Amino acid sequence: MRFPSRARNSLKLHIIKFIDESLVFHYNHCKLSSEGILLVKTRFAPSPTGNLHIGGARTALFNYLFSKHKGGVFVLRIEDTDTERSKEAYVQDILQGLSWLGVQWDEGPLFQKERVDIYREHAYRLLGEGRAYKCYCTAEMLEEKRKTAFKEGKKPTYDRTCRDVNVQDSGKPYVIRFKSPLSGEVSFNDLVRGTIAFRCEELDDLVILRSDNTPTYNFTVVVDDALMGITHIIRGDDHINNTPRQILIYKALGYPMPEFAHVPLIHGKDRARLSKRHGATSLLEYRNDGFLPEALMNYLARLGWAHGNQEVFSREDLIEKFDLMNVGKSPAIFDMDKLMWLNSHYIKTLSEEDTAERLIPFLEGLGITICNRDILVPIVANLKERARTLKEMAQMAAFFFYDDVVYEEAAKQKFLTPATKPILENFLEGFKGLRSIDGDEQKRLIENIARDHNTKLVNVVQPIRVSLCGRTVSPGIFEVISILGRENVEKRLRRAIEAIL
RNA sequence: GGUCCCAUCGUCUAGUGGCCAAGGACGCUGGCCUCUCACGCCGGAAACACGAGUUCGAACCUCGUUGGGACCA
Repeated sequence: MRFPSRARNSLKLHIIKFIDESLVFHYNHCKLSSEGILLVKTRFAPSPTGNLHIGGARTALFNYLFSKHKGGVFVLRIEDTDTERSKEAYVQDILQGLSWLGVQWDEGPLFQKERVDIYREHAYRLLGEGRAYKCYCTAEMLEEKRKTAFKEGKKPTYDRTCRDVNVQDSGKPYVIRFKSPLSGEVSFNDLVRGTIAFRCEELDDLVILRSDNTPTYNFTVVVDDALMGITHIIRGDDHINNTPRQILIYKALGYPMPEFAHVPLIHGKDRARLSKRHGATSLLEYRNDGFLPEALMNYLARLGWAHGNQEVFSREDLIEKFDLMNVGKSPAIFDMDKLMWLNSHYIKTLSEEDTAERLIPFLEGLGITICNRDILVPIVANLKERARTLKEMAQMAAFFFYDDVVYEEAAKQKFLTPATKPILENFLEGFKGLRSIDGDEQKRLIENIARDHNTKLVNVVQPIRVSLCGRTVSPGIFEVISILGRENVEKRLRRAIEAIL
């Protein structure tokens, strides 16, 4: 990324004030505001070893909202160094899921696989500076050590055998281990939890480069976050325990420390972290189930975050109001009912034209070919108060498009009977004579028939409803008649009358 | 097992020492509306995990207990 030289100069001034000069190069590719102040930069860094699920999506959303709230930059980085488990299909799922949700990244997607040389360079730099060392312990030796430690009731951490011995490089395979301080304390100020401290004794010398020359997780994150100029690391609290090691690596590398914010994980009904067991499936399944991205974003944002008593937030609202200060500390349980409610709310609120447009793929998914697009908007107008998802709406709307209505068995048994036949016949007859099928005329007709048969309105309406819709549940009968149109109504009524034995 | 984190209605949460005999929302539930189903409207049940301490006063601060979770192994 390029910046005007003036901005770059003011950046240097700014940086030099706080950090030593050797770091200036590091920020040359970072984004600055017009005052030369370092802009907030956040990232979402999923590994493509599974689909993007609710939990990941929320972490991404928080990062996105925070950076946008601060006028900053949001980066998407794919952590695909685990070549065994990473799959291209998952990458696609993540990208599509975020795009659908409306979480737009400014930079990326960046792939770690393409950056392995950088991690190696950094590992060897630490080695050269004496901040890391080669360890020749074999897997068997480590296993042995672990066992004896376990027997002696000690913690099964690496015993630092190779830390201070100067082994002649014999061409044997080795890993590079980070030299962790032997005593002291690492603490950081978590933006959602406050100060968190770890004793260094708890931290062992972690491997940063494996014997096959591949870097390890805790190392690559730090290198990437530092080089990409990430200022705020917002991630799940399952990473809290990794943070002290990463802080140590930042320090050893001489890179400026970002802020950390650990947000609680989303749990399933059993109060355990969301996983495959919970059907922690792809976000795209919510799309396929007829949820609106607006609703899901709104719901996800409110899971673990609140702004007073407000429940409904547009994206703009969220960007304006989101802050880490108001993120809760305890894990939230995913509640489908509330998502449903929000979704139905958005279906009611969205413009009918917009919803109609979004409904089309769901109708097509039911095998319906839409010949007459003009009836889509009126259909939506009548269904938007009844359907909670687009999928439901399509199912409710299907009968409008079928020439041959399929009667639900129970509905037919109850309402298409010899007893209701005269009612239907009367209605058909009267209906044919109607000057207009809109407005009050049809209502008057139905009321008259009810009076003639000395019965309640409902007893006239339900047989008609089943004749036209095939079931006992539908939008208002007058609306159904209007949408169907004269010809269809008559056709369906005749067919229903014939169906009565 | 070790380390770390967390704790307000069933669920999401408001609450940052007096405005809280705890508010909102989803869900549940009683009623109204009504051509079915919904929507909408009005009402209801429902929570500060427990125990000490600090304080004139604690959901809010401190400590402990219990419970849950995460990470590492």
